[in-house]
Amino acid sequence: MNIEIRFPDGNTKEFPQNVTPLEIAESISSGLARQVITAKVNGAVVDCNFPIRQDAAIELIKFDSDLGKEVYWHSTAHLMAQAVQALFPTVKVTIGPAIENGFYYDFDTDVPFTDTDLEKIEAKMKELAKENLEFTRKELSRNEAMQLFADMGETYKVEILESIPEDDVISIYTQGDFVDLCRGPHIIHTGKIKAIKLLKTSGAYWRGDEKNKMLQRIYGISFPDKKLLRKYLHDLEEAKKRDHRRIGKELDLFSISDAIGAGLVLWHPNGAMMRSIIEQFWKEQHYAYGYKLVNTPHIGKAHLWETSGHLGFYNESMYNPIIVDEQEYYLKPMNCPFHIAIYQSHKRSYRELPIKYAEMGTVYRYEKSGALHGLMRVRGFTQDDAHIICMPEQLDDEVSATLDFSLAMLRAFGFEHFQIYLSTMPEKAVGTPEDWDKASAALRKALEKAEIDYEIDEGGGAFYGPKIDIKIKDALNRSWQCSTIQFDFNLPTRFGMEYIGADNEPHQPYMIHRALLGSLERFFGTLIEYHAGNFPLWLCPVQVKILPISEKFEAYGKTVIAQLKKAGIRAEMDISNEKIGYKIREAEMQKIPFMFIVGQQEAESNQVSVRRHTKGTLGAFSVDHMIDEILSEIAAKK
RNA sequence: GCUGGAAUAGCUCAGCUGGUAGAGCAACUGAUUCGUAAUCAGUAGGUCGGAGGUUCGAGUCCUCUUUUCAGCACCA
Repeated sequence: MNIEIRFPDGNTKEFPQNVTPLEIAESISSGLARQVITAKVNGAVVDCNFPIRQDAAIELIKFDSDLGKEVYWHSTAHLMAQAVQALFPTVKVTIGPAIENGFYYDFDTDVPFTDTDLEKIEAKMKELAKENLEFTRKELSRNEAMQLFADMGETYKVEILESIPEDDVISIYTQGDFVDLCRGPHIIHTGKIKAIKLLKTSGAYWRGDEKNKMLQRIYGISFPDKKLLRKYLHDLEEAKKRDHRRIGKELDLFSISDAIGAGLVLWHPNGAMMRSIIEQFWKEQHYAYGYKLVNTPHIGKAHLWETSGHLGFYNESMYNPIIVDEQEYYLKPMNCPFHIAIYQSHKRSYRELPIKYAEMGTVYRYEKSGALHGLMRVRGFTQDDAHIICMPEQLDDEVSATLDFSLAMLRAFGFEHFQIYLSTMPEKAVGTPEDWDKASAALRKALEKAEIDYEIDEGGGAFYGPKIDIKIKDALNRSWQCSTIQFDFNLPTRFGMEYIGADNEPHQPYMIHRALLGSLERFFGTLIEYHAGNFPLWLCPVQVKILPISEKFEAYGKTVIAQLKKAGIRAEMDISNEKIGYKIREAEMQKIPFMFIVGQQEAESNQVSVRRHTKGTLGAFSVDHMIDEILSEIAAKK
């Protein structure tokens, strides 16, 4: 009996019943058969040797798709577990999923894996891969499975089994002598895994809970082609060159000194210049968007933080208090109570709302030592903070305007790719579920209106309200929170904020916290990695470097600098006793956008010989012409 | 905070199983005055992150500690 198989392009073809995706691939071409990893049959992902019983729509999946990679890497994780158990029989297996780039497997072992162990495991994996061990699926009853893994001493698998819902199908996959509880699907056999690299080991808590035992995790990656692995490793090396900590040092932008304290940033002149340009732009934009700038102190009395609830909720991440005149003062972890104090400095009319107070507020939070990371996670940082205090009926418009402002701000710095999250009510929260729904709806409406993709982070909101977060990835694909727009149910109540409405009665306003860049430190870090230090001209600390051919032309160089500076262009001259090639190399490595080479010819014709960073020589131009060019590029913020 | 690495000159790094610290670049000095990614020569620079300990002797071994890297957990 034949069945009809329908392909994604709409074509159909007859096959005998129980035909497998692999056989279908073979019927098309041997190349496809070699490449096929898994298949979707009527939308369900299955193994390649899955017998298709009736008419179905099929989609053959190769490594070049996300799904193909996932199955391929997940299978490699199984292979790794097999190798680990072959080498270390007492090690218990837990879970081993595919991740965005590769896979990991968590093992329970008393002796952590060393780098040498990793090499051995990798070698064993390659050996097992060559054996072309078939992945075979078997479905069995809960009790059978329990018995099987209990006999093997795989207690974690038993624990997982216990948490699988009643009516779920339980399946195991076997390759060689290795058995693993798994939903599947898998690749056809281990021989499909051609290139393997185990990348790193680390500790990881069982089920992601720090109260549980710490397991040993091994991360790895694999490819069906050695060339792909080489490319991956090369790209990884390239990405490391974009590391903001490395570029920060190379371009003399910032440092973090052991002598001063972990997580406390020193902005060097180059970095501080960029920061000042960012701040200036930020201020202009905020005035344009109807914000009022405020400034507030770095410390405040304990009572303030008791009222705000920070001492209750975040006590462990606040710095210890300073005692002044027998009063406790805390370094501020947030700016909100101060902004509220400004709001409450006199009675407010509904006619004043919305009020938007903005401040580059430097805050201090005691981050756990293991969390610190360059500029991305620090203990003292400046938030580009603002609080919007509005009437309930203004909420939708304000959230929407803030989201637009946020995206515009990030785009102004060249960012195009964001991950956007809407975080909803967590377990520990203030406010009623109805309030949460209402506020979440306002946030959602703004996202829909802006027509941008976002994900829901279920239960990821702050205790005081739902929020929209915009994250940016660093060079190594790690996400860092940038903008955040947070609704607050907590503070207006706690501080008893009010305004007098048109009805001449007091009402409680709504409050939104928002930061667009997030923290200046972190934003700077992502900016460095995003541009790999090749900043847009308007942000460059030094826009033009004058390179005299020899000391004899320094006098002419000075006249050029004077003209540039008069036009507001940041220019410096290299007066080192070096040859022009050396000066160019220095300027190139400093990633300075414009190099003006000046010698005999230029001095005589009142020109400069222009070289552009990474682009090379552009030719000789008059200084006036170059000033026009540079100013228009700066104005365009490109 | 947890697991596992690491810390040697301003920077990047070498220093075998314990025998008293080295290179390149940078800096400084001198020569050179040069045409698009490194001119030559010389000089100086380190209580080997810190504190204990073992040892005749510690950069090297042990303990504690600080910082840092990767990941986990956390992230108002």
